Amino acid sequence: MLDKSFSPGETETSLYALWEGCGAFAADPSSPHRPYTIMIPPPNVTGTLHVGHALTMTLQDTLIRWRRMQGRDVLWQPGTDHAGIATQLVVERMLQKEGTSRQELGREAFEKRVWEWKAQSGGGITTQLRRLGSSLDWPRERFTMDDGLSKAVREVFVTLYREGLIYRDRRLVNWDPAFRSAISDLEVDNKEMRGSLWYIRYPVEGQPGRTITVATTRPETMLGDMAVAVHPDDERYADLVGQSVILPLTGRRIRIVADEHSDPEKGSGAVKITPAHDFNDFEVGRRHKLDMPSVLDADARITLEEIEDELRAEDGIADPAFVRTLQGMPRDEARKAIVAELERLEWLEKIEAHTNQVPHAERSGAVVEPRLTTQWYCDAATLAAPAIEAVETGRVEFVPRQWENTFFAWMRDIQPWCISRQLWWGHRIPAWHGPDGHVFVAHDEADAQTQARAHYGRDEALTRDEDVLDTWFSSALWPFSTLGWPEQTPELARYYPTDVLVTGFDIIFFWVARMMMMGLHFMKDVPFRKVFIHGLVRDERGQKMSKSKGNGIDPLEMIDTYGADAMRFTICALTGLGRDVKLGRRKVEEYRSFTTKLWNAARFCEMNRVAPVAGFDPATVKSPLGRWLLAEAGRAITDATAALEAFRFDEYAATCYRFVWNCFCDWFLEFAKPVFNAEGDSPEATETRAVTAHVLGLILRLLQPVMPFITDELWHRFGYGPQGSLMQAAWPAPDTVTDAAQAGAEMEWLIRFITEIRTVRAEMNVPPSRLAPVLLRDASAQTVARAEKWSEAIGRMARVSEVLPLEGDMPQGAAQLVVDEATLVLPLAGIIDIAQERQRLEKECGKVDGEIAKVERKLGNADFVARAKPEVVEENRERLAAFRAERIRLDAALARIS
RNA sequence: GGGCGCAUAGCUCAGCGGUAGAGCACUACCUUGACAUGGUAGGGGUCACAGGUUCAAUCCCUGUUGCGCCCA
Repeated sequence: MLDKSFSPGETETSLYALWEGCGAFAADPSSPHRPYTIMIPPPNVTGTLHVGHALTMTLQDTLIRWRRMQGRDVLWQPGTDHAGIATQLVVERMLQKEGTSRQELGREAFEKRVWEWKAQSGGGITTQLRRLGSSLDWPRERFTMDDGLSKAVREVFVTLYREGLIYRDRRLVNWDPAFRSAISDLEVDNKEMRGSLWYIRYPVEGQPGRTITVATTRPETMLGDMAVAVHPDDERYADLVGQSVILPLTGRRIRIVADEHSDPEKGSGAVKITPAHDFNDFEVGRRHKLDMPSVLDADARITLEEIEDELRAEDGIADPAFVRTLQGMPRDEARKAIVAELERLEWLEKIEAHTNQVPHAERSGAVVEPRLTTQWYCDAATLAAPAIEAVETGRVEFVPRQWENTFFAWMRDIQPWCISRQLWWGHRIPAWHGPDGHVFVAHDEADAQTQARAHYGRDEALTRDEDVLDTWFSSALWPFSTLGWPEQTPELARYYPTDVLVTGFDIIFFWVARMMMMGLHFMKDVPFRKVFIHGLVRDERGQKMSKSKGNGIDPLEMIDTYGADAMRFTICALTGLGRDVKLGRRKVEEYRSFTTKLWNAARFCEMNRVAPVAGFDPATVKSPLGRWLLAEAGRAITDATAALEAFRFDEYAATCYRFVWNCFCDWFLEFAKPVFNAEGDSPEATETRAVTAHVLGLILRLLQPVMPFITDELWHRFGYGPQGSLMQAAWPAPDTVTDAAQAGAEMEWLIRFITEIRTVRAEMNVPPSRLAPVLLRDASAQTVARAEKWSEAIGRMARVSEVLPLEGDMPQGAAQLVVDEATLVLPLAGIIDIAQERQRLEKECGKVDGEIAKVERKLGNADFVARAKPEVVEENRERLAAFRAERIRLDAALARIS
C-alpha cells in the first residue's frame, strides 16, 4: 500500500544511486540505435549549483530522458571547466590564510596545490547535479585540464599558430589591474559613471599667451600625451595644426594633429592623445606614427620608467620634481595630484560634470586599464566566417530563431581574440622563447629544442612562455576534445556533431560561437545542429536574482523542501520560448501539489486493485469510458511529443498536467468508481481496471522525463517493471481506438450534463446535501438511455437522487436547464425561488440572444458568405441553428413557470 | 545612436485571422471512503494606443507610447 503522500527525500537519493550504479545513464557506442547527444555546458569547477544551472540542466535532462525512451543511444556528457581566474583566487585565498602566497610557493608547487584543492573540494557541483536527477553519463566525466583535453588544447594551439591564425601582437589590451592580467573584450562591462570633464590649457610653443584647451575624462594619463588632435574641418584650430604645444608637467613638446577622431561638438573640440592608454588614441597614434610610452604599470600605478629621461623643467609649466612624486601612485590619487598641480599652475580652465562609460572587469570589478602589452591573439575573424555560413545555410539552427541576429551581429564584427592570461592556473601556452626573443611554438619542450637547434644551428637555453590560455579557449574545444580528439575514437566518430546545445543567451559569444569556430576548423563540421537558447531565471517580480538583492532561490533547498520532481516540473512549466523564467518558492509549492495529485491518483488505483495486465490490447476495449480515455491519452501523447520536439517545455508540462488532473482524475476516475465498487469482477470491471492500469502506465512514461523520481517509484511499486526500468521504457505512442468519436460524444455529453446541473444548483444556492431528481423533458431515446446508464455517476457527481423522463405535468418550483435537445427539470420546491429562476432563465436568454445577433450579423453580410471559407460559413450556420434551438427551449421553460 | 524582445483577467503567462483561455489569487459552498497539497461553482478582459490590409484583426502591416535586454 502506498503511503498517504509521497516523500521525495527518502526516495530520491536511493533511486539515483540505483540508476547510477546500474549504468542506466551510459551511452553505448556499440549500440545499433541512432545516437542523441548533448554536451553539458561545463560548470565552473569552483561553482555550486545555482538556480540557473537547475534550469538548464533540467531542460537538458528532460530532453535526454525523453530521447532515451524513444530508443536513442543517448550521450549526455558531464564535466567541469578549470575556471582559470576563479580557481586561482580560491587557492590563493587559502594560501593567504596559511600566511603564504603563490609567489612564495613558486609556480610548480602552486599548481600542485590547485590539483590538491580540486581533488578535495573541487567539482562539488557534480554531486549537486545528481540531486537534481540529472542522468549524466558519469564515467565519461571530463575536466578541461585533463591530460586528453590538454593535449587537444596544445594540438589546436600549435596548428592554429602554424596556420597563422594565432600570433603575438603588441597592442592595447583590456588590462585588469586587480588580477594583473589581460582579459578579453567580452569580459569587460561598460558602466555609466558620473565623473568630470577636465578642461586643460596646453600652451602653444612659440606663441606666448596662446593656448589650446583639451577636454579629458582622464587627466592622470596626460603624462603619456603624445599629441593634441583637432578635427580637420574645425576652423577654430585650423592654423594650429602642425604647431606644437608644451605639455604641462612634463614639458614634452607634442604636435597638434588633424584627425577625424576628434569630435568638434564634444568638449572643446580638441583632445589629448595618449596612445598607450586609450583605444581610440592608440589608433590616432598609429595614424600619426606617434611614440607610445606607458605611464601606468600592471597595478595601474604611475610609472615614469618610459618618460623619465625626457622630463624637463619649464618655468610655470613643468617641474620634474613634481612629476617624480607621482611615481608608484595609484591612478585615482595621481589624478587628484595632477589636477591640483594644474590648478596651481593655472592650466586648469574648468571642470564640468560628465557621465561616461567606464569599462569594468566583469570578474574583479576593477576599472579596466587599457595597456600596451604583448599578448597572444587568435584570428577570430577568419575562424568566424565558416561559422557564420553554417548558420546562414541552416546547418546550425538557433531556437528561438531571433538569436541568430545576435550571433550574426557579433560574428560579423568580431575582434581579434586575446587568448593569453597572466595567470598560473590554466593551459600554459606551448611556446618557448630563445635568448634573442625568437618564439618556438611546439607540442612539447623537446620539439621546441629541435626547432631551436635548426634555427640557431646550436643548442640554446629556451624559456617557456609564462602565460596561460583563456579558459574559454579549452571550452571551445569541448564538443570534440571530450570525445577523445585528436585521437580518432569511436566516440568521436559516433557522437560528433552533437544534436543540440542547450544554454543561456549570455554565453552565445563566449562559448557557442567559439565552439562553432573551433569545431568547423578542426572537425570540418558543426559541433551541434541546434542551439536551444533559454531565458534567465528571475524572481517572481521579474527581477534578476542576485546575492546582493537576496532574492535568489537555492535549488537544493527547493529540492529538500518540495522534491526534485516538483522543482523540475516547475521549471518546465515556466519555460516558454524566448521568455525568462520567473521562479519563486510559491511556484514550486504550487506544482508540488501536482506531484501529490499524481501520487494520490495512483494510490486510488492501487486501492481499487488496478494493476498492469500483461498482453493488454487497447484495441479490444469495449466500454465508451475506456475508449474515450484512451483517445484522450492519445491526444496528450501526441501533444506532449510535439511540444518536446519544438522545445516547448511549458506546453509539454501543461499537456501532462491537464491530462492527469483535468481528465484522468477529475472525470475518468470519478466515472470509474461505480465500476470499481461493484460487487464481483464483471468483465466491465476487469476491462476498466486494465484500461486504468494501461493509462496510468502511459502517464508515468509521459512524465518520466520531467519527474523521474516519483514516476519510477510508482512504476515499480505497481509492477510495471523493476526499479529503474522506467527510464528505459518506450516513449508512448497513441493507441488505436475503435470508434473514438462515438465514445467521445457520449462522455462529453455526460460531462456537460453533470456540469450544467452543478452550475444551476450552485447558482440557485441548493445545498449539496439536498439531493434532487432530474426529470428529462423532450429527451431523445439515446439521452434517456445514457442518463440511465450513468445514473450512479450523475447522482454522486451532480447530487442527483434519480434521473427519469418527465411524465405528466411540470412540477411546481422547478429549475430548468437545456442540454442539447433535452430540457432538464430539477424539482426543488421550497429551495428555489421562482422569481430568481425566471431571472436566471432570462439571463440565459440574453446571452443566447447576444450570440444569435452576432452570428446573424455575420451571416447577413453578403461579403462574408461570398468570401469566407465555406467551412467557416457552414460552422456559423450550425452555431446559429443551435443557438436558436436553445433559445426556443429556454422560452418554453420560461413559459412553463409563468 | 543601432538591434532584439515584450505589452492579453489582480498576478504569471498561453493563444493567434472567424466562439478570449490556463494556473495562481479572489468569492461562495462542500471534511462524500485517492487527494483540504482536495472538490464544486462563480466574478473578473474596449487583448497598450492610433492608423492600415481584410468579408472578418487580440492575431498580419505601419506608426506611437511604455518596459526590458544586447551592442556601440
